[in-house]
Amino acid sequence: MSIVLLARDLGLSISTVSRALNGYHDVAPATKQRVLKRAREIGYRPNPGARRLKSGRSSLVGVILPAASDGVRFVDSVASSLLGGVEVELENGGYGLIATMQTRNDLEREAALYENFIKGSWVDALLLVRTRVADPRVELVRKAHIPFVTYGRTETAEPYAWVDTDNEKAFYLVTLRQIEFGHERIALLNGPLEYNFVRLREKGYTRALAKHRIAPDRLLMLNGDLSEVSGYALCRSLLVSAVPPTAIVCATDAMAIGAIAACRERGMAVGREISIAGYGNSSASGFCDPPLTTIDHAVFENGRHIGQSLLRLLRAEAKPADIHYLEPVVLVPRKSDCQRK
Amino acid sequence: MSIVLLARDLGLSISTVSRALNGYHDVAPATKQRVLKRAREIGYRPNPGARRLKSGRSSLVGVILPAASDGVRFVDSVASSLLGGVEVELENGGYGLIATMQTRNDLEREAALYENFIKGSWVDALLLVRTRVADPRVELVRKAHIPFVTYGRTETAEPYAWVDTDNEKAFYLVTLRQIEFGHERIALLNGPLEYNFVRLREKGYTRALAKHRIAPDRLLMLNGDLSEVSGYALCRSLLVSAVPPTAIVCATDAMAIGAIAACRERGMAVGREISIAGYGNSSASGFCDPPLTTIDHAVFENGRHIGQSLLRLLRAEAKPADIHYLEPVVLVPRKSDCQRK
DNA sequence: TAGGTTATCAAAAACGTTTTTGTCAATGAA
DNA sequence: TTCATTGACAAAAACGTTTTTGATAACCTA
Repeated sequence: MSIVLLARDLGLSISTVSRALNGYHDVAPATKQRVLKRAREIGYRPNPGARRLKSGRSSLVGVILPAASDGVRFVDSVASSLLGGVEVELENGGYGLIATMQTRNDLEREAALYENFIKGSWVDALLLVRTRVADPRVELVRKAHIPFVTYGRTETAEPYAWVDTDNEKAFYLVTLRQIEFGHERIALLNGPLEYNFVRLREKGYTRALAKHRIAPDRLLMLNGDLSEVSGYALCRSLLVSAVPPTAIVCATDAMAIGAIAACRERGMAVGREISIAGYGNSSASGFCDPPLTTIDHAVFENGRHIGQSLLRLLRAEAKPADIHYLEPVVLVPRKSDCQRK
Repeated sequence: MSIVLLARDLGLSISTVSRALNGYHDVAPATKQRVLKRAREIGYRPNPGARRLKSGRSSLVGVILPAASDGVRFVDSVASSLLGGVEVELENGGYGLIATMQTRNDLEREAALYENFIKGSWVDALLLVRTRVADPRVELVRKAHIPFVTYGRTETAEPYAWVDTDNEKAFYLVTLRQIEFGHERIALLNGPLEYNFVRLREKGYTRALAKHRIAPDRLLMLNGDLSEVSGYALCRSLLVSAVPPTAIVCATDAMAIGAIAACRERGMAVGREISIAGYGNSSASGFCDPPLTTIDHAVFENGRHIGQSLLRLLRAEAKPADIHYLEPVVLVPRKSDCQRK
């Protein structure tokens, strides 16, 4: 019963105190200052539950962090930078960011989790990360009539607000670079096909090939789980094949590091005898041997865009259809890729 | 007004429905079943805000994820595995885990953030991660009379519930291994001194030296920010010094990878001419060149311990003083360290 | 001066739960 | 038969806010 205490202390009514605190205009400037001052002194904090209960607003944006494939890691460094950007922008707008975790990723439990989160009315808006090719969450959240922004696109009929990295361009660029190096047998070590960014990277890769009339070879397009282990295993299988690739582009720096290890194991000099490129410009990518040619995408910036978009949606300054932002990427040339021998 | 709708639908009073839902014993088994069934059909979910408002319980545990030193990354892979373990255990106990982010890490804002989080009564218990040597958060949270568990220890008068990895043992082991390899000039690339685990690692390092009557050399004990860049820079400065070390133990695998790059740059063969070890058994550590000797600590398991401890505290099955768990570590010998030349 | 505006504040209802306290009939013991 | 006990439900208060509706006095305007 905290606001009543504050009101009593001030000799004012609860309603006046509430209105003073919430910046209404029908309270005298002098009293408003008095209330604000006393509230600060007394350390008054409105109970968010009660506020939410009455007003329907919580000033909170939620995100459900999906479980990784191994069921252990919730947040990779990408999501973590992203959330940093989101948080920074939301804070400016007077909103907070809360996250909860998704332990398993079967569809029913996922749906239940989102339903709970929304119906529980914890948050005013939602951020959806790691979108799949056809992501059921988008429909689910739309039906709940709660503003949301996705990081990554998906296939859906209705318009929705999204922010994305230009995955296709990234792999167009990195593949093109290999072609310009004279490579023709270029392998793609990609992630799980269910994710939309995986499709887009594949698309960029094939578009680059097509531009130079190179027929895509299904045997050179492999899918793993984005980890070093996976990159190592897939690269190994490629190297022992009948006609091994002369260049390999990888969906993550981690995969590329695994691939480099596989090459080294077979005595192949990466960056001289075989060409390898990664994606993400991870902090490790500059320090492996050889330093990794990779793609830099401004994840933090992406997060800021998402934060701004959420604010615009929450303030009804924009409709979901208005919010489409594709973050450009830049290729970071280093020493792991090279002219075809 | 959801429970009243459900009650009306069933022809029962609100109170009976509520008591049926919450498993009280003064409701007939038949009616209880009827209520439960209908609630499921209708998709009824109690409003958490209202529940919290009335009962004072939210069935939620909170964690505030500290900003990284660069202000961008909130969650490293360690925290992320940890939260996985916590979540899994909490879920079994009927609790959820929510996280919010700390953008900046100045003390005042930190205190305000924690105050808000607690006073806002979002959560029934708290998890404190990345403890500092003398961590003001512990006192802060204790004063709020809310159960909490820390991941990592700190210096404080009163007993508190903690779960930690045996950092000291880890660095005792890894340093001892270098000594047994014949090294005497062993450098320590450590993290920021404010963190408790950094002190403990230093302690393990000096204890190993002391055991073999090697005087610790302050010039060989360097502190960075745990990143590859930092490892690279510090190692570089060591290598150009008058009497360079013959072995380097690093506070993270990332630092070790940076250090390896620095050695390579100067033409030194890591694992033959110079000995380097990391910490964390990161996914990359097995794939660098040479594969990194490192320390494996069961972060996920640690998370599970934390989850269990939180549940015991919440159920008043244990007092904070009863909860002290030190997770053992194991050394993973690989190829980056070697006999002294 | 009368009637309408405005500025400032207060009363009271609501939000959706949980919990305390009652009610009423059926049951049991004396 | 009578009175306490119990079993099953309901009424109503409370949690801490926000918001709608009122109230009062001071201020204009005609």
